[in-house]
Amino acid sequence: MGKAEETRNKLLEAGRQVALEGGASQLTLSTVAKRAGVSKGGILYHFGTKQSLLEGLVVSLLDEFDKAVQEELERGARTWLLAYIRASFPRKRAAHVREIHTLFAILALEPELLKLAQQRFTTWHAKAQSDGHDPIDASLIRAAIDGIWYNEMFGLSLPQEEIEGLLQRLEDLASRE
Amino acid sequence: MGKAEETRNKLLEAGRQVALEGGASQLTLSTVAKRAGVSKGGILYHFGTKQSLLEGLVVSLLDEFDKAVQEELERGARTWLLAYIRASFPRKRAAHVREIHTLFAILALEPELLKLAQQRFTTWHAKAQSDGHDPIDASLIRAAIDGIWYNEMFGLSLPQEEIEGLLQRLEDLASRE
DNA sequence: GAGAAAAAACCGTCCAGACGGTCAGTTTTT
DNA sequence: AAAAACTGACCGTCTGGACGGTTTTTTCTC
Repeated sequence: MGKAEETRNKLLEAGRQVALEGGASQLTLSTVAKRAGVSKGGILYHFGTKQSLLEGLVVSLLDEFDKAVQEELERGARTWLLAYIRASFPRKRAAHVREIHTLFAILALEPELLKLAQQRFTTWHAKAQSDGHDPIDASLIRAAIDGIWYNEMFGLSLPQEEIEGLLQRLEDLASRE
Repeated sequence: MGKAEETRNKLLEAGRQVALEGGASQLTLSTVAKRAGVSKGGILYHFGTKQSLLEGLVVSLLDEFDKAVQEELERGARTWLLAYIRASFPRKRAAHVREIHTLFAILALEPELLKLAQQRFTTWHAKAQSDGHDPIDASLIRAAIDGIWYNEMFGLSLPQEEIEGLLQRLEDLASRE
């Protein structure tokens, strides 16, 4: 990884942290730059505008999730939907919650970036549907996963055992042909 | 309704519109004031600070949803969970989607306001659980509803018929003892 | 109930600070 | 030595909020 790319990643990582901790209103060029240990000029060297930085953040977060689903498939998930469930709630929860909240802040800031997320969602929906499941089951499962996911973002974590039970139920639903 | 209260409501309504159309970054005192046809001094007379305005917005949105659930109960929903389902997806969809997106922008702007939402969520969860349903079913249903709800906020509306089917499935689940 | 006095509602200018972005220059890498 | 990566001072704009003044509403007095 070249030096430039390294800095770019450092900036994206800093952006996530700032969005997570301070919300959209803290997500400024100076704050992100300072957090990354880079000057404001530096941030604008890699991302010509603030919008471009936000776009970079959204894309990297979505890519990361896609990658996680792919890994679950390689790890043996029998269907895409099962992989989706598992990727959504990995063992180590912390990192994942972080991602959500970041996305949330960014999209609120720039509604135009919603388009980026919409494309992914549409793709995911299509994959869940063409997976051999009952279509309503598939929608139900994905909606439930998303609901838990979003709610955690709002800081509503159900008790761990309730979540476990719920995920088990979802896996069962997704496993029956 | 006195003149003062009328202005206050006009400001809240303007706040919703602005948040919906322009996202968090447009949600400034001047913009909201202008939209409401009020001066900046006027907005600060009713809400001493911007934070206070945002808080007013969050509370009014949450109250509105609570009221909708209550109305569904009075309209004959047999359990709280059923009322929750119906209140979440009323016949006229437009107004409802608007609410969500607004909340979203505000909470991203001020993470501290999440606490207000968290309290409601906790209450809702408790009501859904102590409703005579299987606990996992209840959680599953609520998670699914929330998922659809949030996803619509992101502009991912499933085809109308898919949503209908899904809601029917959820009502069936919620109806069996 | 007319009119004065007091209180409430609202206005719009002003300000210090922060914002996104430019740019001429410096350091680092190739 | 040239190109790429980065710096930090600077600029015009906009922000939340303060505040003195004005209008509207309510309350009081006769």
